Amino acid sequence: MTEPLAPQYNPSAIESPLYAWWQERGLFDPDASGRQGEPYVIMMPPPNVTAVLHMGHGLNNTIQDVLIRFERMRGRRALWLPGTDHAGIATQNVVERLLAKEGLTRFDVGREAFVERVWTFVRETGAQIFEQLKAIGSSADWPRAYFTLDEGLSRAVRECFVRLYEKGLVYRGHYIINWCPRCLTALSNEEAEKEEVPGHLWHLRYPLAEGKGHVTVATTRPETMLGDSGVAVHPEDERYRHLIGRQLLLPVVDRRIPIVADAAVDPVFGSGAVKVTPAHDPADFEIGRRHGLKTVDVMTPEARISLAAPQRFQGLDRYEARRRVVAEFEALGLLEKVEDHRHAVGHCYRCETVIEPRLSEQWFVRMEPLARPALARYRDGTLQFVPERRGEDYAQWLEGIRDWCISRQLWWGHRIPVWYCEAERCGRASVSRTDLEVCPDCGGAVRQDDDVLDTWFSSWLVPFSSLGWPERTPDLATFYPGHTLVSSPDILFFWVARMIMSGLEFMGEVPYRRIYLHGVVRDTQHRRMSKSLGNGIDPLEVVERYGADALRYSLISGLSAGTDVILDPEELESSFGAGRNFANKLWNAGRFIFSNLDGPTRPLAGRSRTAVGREELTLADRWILARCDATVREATDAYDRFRFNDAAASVYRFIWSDLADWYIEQIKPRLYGDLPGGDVARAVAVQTFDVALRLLHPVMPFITEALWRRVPGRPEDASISVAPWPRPDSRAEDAAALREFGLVQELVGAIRGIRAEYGVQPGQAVRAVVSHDGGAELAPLDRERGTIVRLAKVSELTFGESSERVGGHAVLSDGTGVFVPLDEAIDVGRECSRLGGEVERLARLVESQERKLGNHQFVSRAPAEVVERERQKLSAWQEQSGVLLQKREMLGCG
RNA sequence: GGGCGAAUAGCUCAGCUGGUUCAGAGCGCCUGCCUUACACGCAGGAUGUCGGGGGUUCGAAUCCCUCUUCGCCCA
Repeated sequence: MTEPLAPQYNPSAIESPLYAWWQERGLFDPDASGRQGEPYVIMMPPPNVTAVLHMGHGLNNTIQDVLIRFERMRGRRALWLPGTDHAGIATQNVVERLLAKEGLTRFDVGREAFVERVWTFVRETGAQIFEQLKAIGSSADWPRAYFTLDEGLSRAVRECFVRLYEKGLVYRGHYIINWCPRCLTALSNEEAEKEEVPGHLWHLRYPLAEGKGHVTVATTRPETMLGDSGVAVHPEDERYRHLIGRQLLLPVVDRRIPIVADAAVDPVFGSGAVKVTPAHDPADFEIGRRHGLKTVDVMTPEARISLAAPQRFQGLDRYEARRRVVAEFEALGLLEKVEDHRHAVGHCYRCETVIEPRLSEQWFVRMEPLARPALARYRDGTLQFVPERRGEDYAQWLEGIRDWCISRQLWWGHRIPVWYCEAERCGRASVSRTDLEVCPDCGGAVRQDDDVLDTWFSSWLVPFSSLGWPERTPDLATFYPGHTLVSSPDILFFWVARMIMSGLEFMGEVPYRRIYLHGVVRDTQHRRMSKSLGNGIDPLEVVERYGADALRYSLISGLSAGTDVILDPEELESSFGAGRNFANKLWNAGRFIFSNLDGPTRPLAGRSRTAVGREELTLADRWILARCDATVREATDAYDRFRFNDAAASVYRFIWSDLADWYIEQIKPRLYGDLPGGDVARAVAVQTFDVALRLLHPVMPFITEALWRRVPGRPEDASISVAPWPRPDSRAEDAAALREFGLVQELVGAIRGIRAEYGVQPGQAVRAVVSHDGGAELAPLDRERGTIVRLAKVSELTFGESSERVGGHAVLSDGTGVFVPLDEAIDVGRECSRLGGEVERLARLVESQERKLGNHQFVSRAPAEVVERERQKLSAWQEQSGVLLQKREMLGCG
């Protein structure tokens, strides 16, 4: 690694060899035994086993990697545990689509062959996302990676099911669940995503069975009337009180149904009377149960009309049935009116098909007992959400928790560990940790439940199942509980909250305390990036074109806690160019520094005889060391507080503005031997560059490693990824250096400004005269005259008054005057108006400041140091203004 | 219907406990430069009624109320 560096940083040449080197060395694979520091654990949200990396993964994993690298460098035994999720519905869908290309369905091939087929698919294509995560630099512990269908994790699922069953927290029941007619399975409430859609409210008249009159009901799903078995009104509703107990004749179906009174009815909605369809609506189911109404299931699993409906509707799709029902009501003169109506409709979170509420027998988890402690750990401050407000979402969900439907009518997943006795007399259901061959009661043949468990029923266990639970492994002892969870808010309920519940239930402790919920990656129209919209950005394409570090930098710097990240898929350059430019800048700063070294540099501290003494440091050295120290503090604090964009900005500013723009420029004469002290400059440059690399490493791991390893004297096997995190150094703090070098910068800027204003050619040197009434602050400027002369292209820098008058004038913040004689080039009128503008600006400041300080309320009420600061501001402005007025006079401005 | 968030330069966004980061950064734009680390660069520059209105305060981009627009979550 000693060959000369290319003038342009080429990430693709460097990234994958470095990653391979990290992996060979096992730098990301902590030991459960041993005593290398306090553990720090992050559980990676397991991507679907068939997933392909998208920007959401990119963002999520970059954040985790930043954290894990930061803590690893701080000496923690950092475990970032990756895994893949078998993702029941999603994976099954993928393989079913493959089958469909061969004209087959899963039913054609049969369960066993189908599952084998999925396994083959998963083995072939699965976990490719791990390779993609490596490409973006993720420093996860790959040897420990798990798959939720691994034997150990499957055992954990069974253990969990059995334990909850034994506690009475798992039960089987006949309820209305969310049914996806396309996936042909039950879903949990969370998996039925509510989406507001425009619809209609149909007002239908149901005539009384005896006598005249009718009751009007309003519905958004008229087709369900085929399954109506009653109409309910509020018991207090005067409009209907006299009708309670009477019968209606359900039109179209010609079924007699009763009018019942139920307090659940909202008298204000619609007509105040609701049709009751117990087999197709959860609220109606409850009403029906309270009043003993029949359940008439009029739909097939595919959401077609079933044999329970009149023959002419049978087999119709639900929406066709809806049209027909409405048409018949209209024909009968029983359609009172149709209103536009927006309402939230559940959609399958995997295929977006509209959910059909359906009555069926499923397995459930009783959640309230699990939710209570999970809520308590939030209320007592154990759990800390970033951003904080997300905690309230968590709490609200737990407070309104509903039971969790965990059975899925799928073939891909953990089969429910329940065996039903086939003997007629017995029929017992046995829940077991081990597979059963015979009924434990009667010895009869048993049949395992056909269904599998919700995928989240395995992923809610991963904080401990991935570490070996229910075995008591060393990993489990060392790495549970973990520390931080990084996730997107859309799986807060699915996964994050449930992990907390399971952690408390099975391990007695929350799996992590800090929960960082980041935003969503969107396009410039603020639309979520998605394959179907075609507005996605492929992270690997970005890696290829800009480098992984540029991708990561862009994501991190565009991120503030909990807000979405907007990227432009049309203009990759505008999103990622800045990251690439920064990497290139860093590369070239390193290239410059290294090319000017001839070996290891002198240490800056310590007892070595070669150590650089304090007295050897120039103002610029002290300044950059002070800036470096300030950056260490800022960046460390920002990482600590999950303010990654601030951390990145802080290091960016230090590297680009301080180190590259000023310090490197300042030390050139020393490096080139034109001035003594080259060894000190080299030592300071290397030291501050080294610190900057380490501070940046969590965000840009590749380039920082590549450069850090080239520092002369570095052991061949040293890696920045385990280098110690920079510590604040109180000896480097130096307010005087910051102020004095700041003046040097201001002076250079002032002269450059005048040059640009009057179009002085870049090659043309100018004279400059600097004056200050007191004279005290001129000393540092004098000492840095070489710097000023070089950076502002000055031929002659003098201090004092000038006999000349015509030229460019400026004043520094401390009142130091600057004069650049430019007799030929200058336009006196223009200079007068330029200075006039400045004078006016200062006059406005002075005026408002005088008003502020003239206000007794301010002076007496504001803290003394604020008042003092304001006084100083005033006098500085007054002084600047005075200097400028003088200059105008000298120029003879009107 | 209930809850939450956002609105600051052309774009994407910082601005944390009201006062020295107070009006900022990056990108874009304009001018001039191939100045021996970097043109993915250097130097200089322009751009804002801090969404509208009201209030609290000596002082508001920042706190409170209200309205408007957009987004998210829950029923």
